[in-house]
Amino acid sequence: MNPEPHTENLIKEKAKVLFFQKGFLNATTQEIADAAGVNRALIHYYFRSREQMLDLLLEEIVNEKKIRKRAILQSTIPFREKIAAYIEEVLKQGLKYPYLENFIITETARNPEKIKLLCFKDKLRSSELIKDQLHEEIKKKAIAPISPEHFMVNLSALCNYPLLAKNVIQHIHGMSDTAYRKFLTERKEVIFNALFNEAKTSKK
Amino acid sequence: MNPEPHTENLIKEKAKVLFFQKGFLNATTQEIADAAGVNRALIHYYFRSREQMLDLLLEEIVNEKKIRKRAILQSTIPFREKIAAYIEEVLKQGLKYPYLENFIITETARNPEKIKLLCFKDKLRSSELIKDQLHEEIKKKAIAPISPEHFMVNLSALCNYPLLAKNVIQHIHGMSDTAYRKFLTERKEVIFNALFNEAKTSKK
Amino acid sequence: MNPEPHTENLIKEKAKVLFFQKGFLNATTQEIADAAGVNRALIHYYFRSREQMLDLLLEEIVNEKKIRKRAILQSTIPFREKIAAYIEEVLKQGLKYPYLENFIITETARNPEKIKLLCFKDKLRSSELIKDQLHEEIKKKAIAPISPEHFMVNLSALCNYPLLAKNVIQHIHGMSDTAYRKFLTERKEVIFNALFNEAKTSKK
Amino acid sequence: MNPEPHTENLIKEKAKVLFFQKGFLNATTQEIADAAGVNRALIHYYFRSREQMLDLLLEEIVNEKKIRKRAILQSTIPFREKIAAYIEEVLKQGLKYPYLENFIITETARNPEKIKLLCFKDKLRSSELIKDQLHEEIKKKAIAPISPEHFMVNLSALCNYPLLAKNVIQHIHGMSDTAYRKFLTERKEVIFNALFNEAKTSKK
DNA sequence: TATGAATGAGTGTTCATTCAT
DNA sequence: GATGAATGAACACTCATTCAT
Repeated sequence: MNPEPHTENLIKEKAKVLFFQKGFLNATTQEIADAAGVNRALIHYYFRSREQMLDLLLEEIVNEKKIRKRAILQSTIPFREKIAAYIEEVLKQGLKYPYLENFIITETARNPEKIKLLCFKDKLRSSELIKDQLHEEIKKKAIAPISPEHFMVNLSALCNYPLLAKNVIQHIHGMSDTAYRKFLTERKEVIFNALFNEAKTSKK
Repeated sequence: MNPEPHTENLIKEKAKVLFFQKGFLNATTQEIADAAGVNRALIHYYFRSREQMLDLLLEEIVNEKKIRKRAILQSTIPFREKIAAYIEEVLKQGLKYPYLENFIITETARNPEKIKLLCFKDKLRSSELIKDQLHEEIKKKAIAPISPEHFMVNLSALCNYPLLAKNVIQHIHGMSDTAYRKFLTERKEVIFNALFNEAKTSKK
Repeated sequence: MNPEPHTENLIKEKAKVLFFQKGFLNATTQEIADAAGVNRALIHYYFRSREQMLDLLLEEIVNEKKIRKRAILQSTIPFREKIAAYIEEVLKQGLKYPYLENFIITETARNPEKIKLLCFKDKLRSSELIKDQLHEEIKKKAIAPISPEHFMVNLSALCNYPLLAKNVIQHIHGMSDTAYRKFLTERKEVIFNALFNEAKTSKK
Repeated sequence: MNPEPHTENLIKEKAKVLFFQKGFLNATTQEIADAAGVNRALIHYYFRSREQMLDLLLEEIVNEKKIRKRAILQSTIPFREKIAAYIEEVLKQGLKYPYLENFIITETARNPEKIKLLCFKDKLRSSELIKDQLHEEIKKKAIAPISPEHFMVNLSALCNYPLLAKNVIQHIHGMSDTAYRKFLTERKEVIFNALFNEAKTSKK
């Protein structure tokens, strides 16, 4: 009826919301079908099995995220602007599907081989992409010495952890929902400062 | 370790390993029983239900971790030494049960009210405990301006994320197991530098 | 009988036989499924749980029985004919599901509140329905003084007990199956006589 | 310690209460042990298995009841006095263990052969014991013609059913607990009248 | 494309029973 | 006698999956 596979996409979108946005890691095929307003058996009609659907969803999301992030890292803008843009992108993506990282961590704990499915065709590592520019900064003493791996892990950690640990952070620091949202908006600058050791100047 | 309730503790230890060390979030009562070499029904004999056992395990671990971390934050040593000790403690704990945070995140996604069980009796927040000393440092311009909440979240993120995302990091950056271990040993200094913006001097 | 929901009704009928005809009070979902020739999980597909199925079966049977019995008591025929018809109906129903009373007794022993489910919408008690006619008979000295409650309980007892206690009666009085059946056919008159104190005349 | 097997009897008494007085047909060994304040394993120490304990309890109770009832039927007092005494005895026994009949019915439905255990050594049936006296009464036209079997079944039904169906009767006829107790006290006379068709005279 | 019906494998849980002490 | 620990068998129930329509 619809030119594009309407129902198939509907199921995929609803499943993504349940899995990666609401964090219902064990969402049932029935729950997904209910969310999409379709019959449970349709999920198998389109995706063969729950697991294959999951793999497909993960691949789609991870790939889409990676493309955008890679585009930023491979652009020719100055390093600091590049990292700032990168932080913004990671935070934006993280806000859409905050539980994605959590999901991947859990999935790969049981099936370590699955990680290959998620990151295939990765000829260039992100740490490779920033290596030269980072070295340059370090040589200019514009940034403290750090390996590209540690730099990228710091970046990922500072961006993703606050999204992952939303409930824990809110509870521990007694934040309301609005306080948490405000907290997130401040993070872009906080993360940049933590990475570049120069909060004083960036404040003004 | 405890001489008396041998089997009960055995089950608890094996379950902790499965849940929080190996990250088998959905570990079956059968899997736990197998790991402990006992009958499945014994789990219910000692803990009534899988869920009650889980709650007990979480409470035990979270409490133990919290006590040690709090002791460090409440000690009277200078701020930087305190934070260095804190980082070391968090990393040490994280190495023992790397998936604990992941577990809590997933559990609280489905049952947001459960978070209260995990953090009960929390009169003093960690951010409160460092508030004054952090202010002092900022006033001395020894550290860039930052709120205690952001400071603590940065700290948690930089410590916990690399443990949580072990598989992802190893794969993305092409680290072998030994390379990953080496990477972790370097992090104490990396994290300290990221928090205190002074890598240059600390390197020499 | 119902053409459409074939399997659902099949399960219900087989379950009724097991529970109320054969007296297998603890009939397993597996036994019910076997009797119906279907998979055990289908019982949950149609009825959610064993208990909900049971409640449904009880409500159906009790309601159906009550409607027919009430129709007789509310009809305008003379009292003795009415009671005779009532006895016949109770015996007929009892023969179909002899263990129904036993089942209700056992169930309500554990869950006294369940009795409300079984007798809902009971605006008029059976004892109320015969009250006036019984009084009339007593005034005419056609029957010995007795309260409507005792009269109805006598009636229920004399009808139901021999069905309930089938095995006990057969064994105590050494009845074969055919002897027991013959015994039951005689009871309609025996009960009527016991209620109306006039065996002599009714015999001839 | 105790000259009589104190604990063994304690368990038996508590089990009888649960099974035959409270009607907990499926009472667990744990529930019985709890009621007796002893360890669950003791039940097997004394009785080998739950089923053997049950058989023992049933045999004890049934035998004790039978002996007393038989003594009355075999005494040489006039028929009507004999039956009056018998009714009184059955009601007294029924009040102590109202669910006994219910229990036997349910048990023998699953295991019809068990009934032999309960009534063994029954050389003389109760119907045989009253046969001659009943015939005499009928010949004297003091009672309507009835077979000894029907007479005894009527008697059992009228005595036992109101005890068995306590909850149902209370609910159907809207009786409070005190109203039910009053109802039971009236039954001795009601039953006698129903059996002997002569309420008018017995009332005055 | 879509669905209701049906199923097998597995999950937590209960319970009577056994055994060493 | 008495008990805590341990177990196997069974139970209701769930869930992904299949199939006929």
